[in-house]
Amino acid sequence: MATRTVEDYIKRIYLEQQAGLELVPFGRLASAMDVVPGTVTTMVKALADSGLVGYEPRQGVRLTPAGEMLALHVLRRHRLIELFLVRVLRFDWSEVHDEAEELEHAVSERLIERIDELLGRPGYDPHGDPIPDATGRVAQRNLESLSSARSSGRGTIARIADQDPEFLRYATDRGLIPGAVLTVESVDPIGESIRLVVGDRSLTLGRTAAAKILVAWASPLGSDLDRVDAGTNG
Amino acid sequence: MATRTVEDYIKRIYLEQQAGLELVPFGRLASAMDVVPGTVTTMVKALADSGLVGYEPRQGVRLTPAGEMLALHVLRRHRLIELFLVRVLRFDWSEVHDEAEELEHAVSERLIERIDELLGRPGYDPHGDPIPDATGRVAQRNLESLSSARSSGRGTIARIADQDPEFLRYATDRGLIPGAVLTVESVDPIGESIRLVVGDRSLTLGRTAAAKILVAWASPLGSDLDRVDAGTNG
DNA sequence: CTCACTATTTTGAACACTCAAATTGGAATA
DNA sequence: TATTCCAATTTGAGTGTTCAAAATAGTGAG
Ligand SMILES: [Mn+2]
Ligand SMILES: [Mn+2]
Ligand SMILES: [Mn+2]
Ligand SMILES: [Mn+2]
Repeated sequence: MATRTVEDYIKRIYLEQQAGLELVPFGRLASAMDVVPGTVTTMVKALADSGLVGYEPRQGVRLTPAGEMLALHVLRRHRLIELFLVRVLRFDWSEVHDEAEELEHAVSERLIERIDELLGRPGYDPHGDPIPDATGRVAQRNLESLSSARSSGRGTIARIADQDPEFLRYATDRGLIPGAVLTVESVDPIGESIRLVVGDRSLTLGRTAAAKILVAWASPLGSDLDRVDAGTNG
Repeated sequence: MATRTVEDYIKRIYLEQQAGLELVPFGRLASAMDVVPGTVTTMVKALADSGLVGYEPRQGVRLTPAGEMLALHVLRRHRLIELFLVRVLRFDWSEVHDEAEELEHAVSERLIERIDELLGRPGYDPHGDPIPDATGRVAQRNLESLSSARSSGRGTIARIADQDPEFLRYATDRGLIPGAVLTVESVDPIGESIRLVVGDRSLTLGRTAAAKILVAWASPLGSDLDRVDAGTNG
């Protein structure tokens, strides 16, 4: 059985790859895992020995198919737990991440199956992240970051790519939650801000905040000039 | 923060003391924790260093007040989780122990508080074990083991002192569950068996099986000649 | 009082994970 | 081309938990 540490490393590598890196640099992994670089070198070698990752010395790590399977299972547990905490235990979506970070390593396959069943086999967690099914399959969506909007338009918020409780509470206060319909009023590329309307509120977001809001546009719009590089959590 | 291992040792020592030992012998702890004796010697020293236990060399260990507090908190988590799994997730009471054994180390204080609230601040877990409150207070009951019955009589099953799924399923099949009313028909001290009626069923139990059934007698009856020495789990 | 037996302790080692600090490799720069 | 710089690696060490196997202490039997 993979230890808690191994599961967290593998999940992290998966999320970094998901965010666009083919090969995750050791330094990035070190800061994401909050350990010193030498620790990553050691761990990556151990992970490679157990067949979960491959790596190019001085270049970075990449998951093997076995590693990806493990990552998907951990992510499945994490996201189902988050949704369970929100739906059944009435936690706020801003405070479930840390709890899930622990529980994801403690729940049995049987318990996760019960939770999945009780929740009606949901496809997405409270933050809009897709929940892999028991075989590891994940729904693919073509979302665009609000920061990539080039002109005004209308869309639905599908995902918030940040787990920080403070940001999530800020988003909640402004109605920026998955499912909410939003209208881009204007974009200021030089000032790096975007004006929008959500419900009956009108607000302005800066580029990095906007980058965390993933939207499904009602009509084709926006460009893919800047990559969706936010969202490295579960 | 106490590690998972420390929490399990402390809980085990508490339960052994609860079962009548003032000073828990190292060998007993070793077999209960499924480690070799030398490991216990090492661990007990470490636990003593952190102020959770005291010990007499070659005699045994005993919890300090700090150790007892920790034990009660772990037991609280364990038992609330068991009840939650039964009530909310519809697990069978025979299969919740192992799951709780893991989760008890992963849940936050906040989550346990939610669960406690959701369940209506219950006093007992599915096996009839008392649930300590947030301050560590536990209900005290004067229960007697069915194996201590000396003559016929009537009582209510209050606790089943065994976590083995097989035994629990056996008990379920015969209606031997907490809350069930039972009548002792006859006791055979030589043959070490006891005949009883539960609901509309009549059955015979041997001494060790009967020792695991803890009863609150309807009328004063039975003796306390043999100690309640079963029941070393949570 | 001595022997044998058993429970406990000691010793030396391992595994998983981590750090601090010194070293090295490679890429970009001058 | 030689230098500089940063990322990655190596080395040596420490913590927590565990084992196998040898040594020891205390008990009870003879
Ligand atoms: Mn985690
Ligand atoms: Mn999430
Ligand atoms: Mn446990
Ligand atoms: Mn129980």
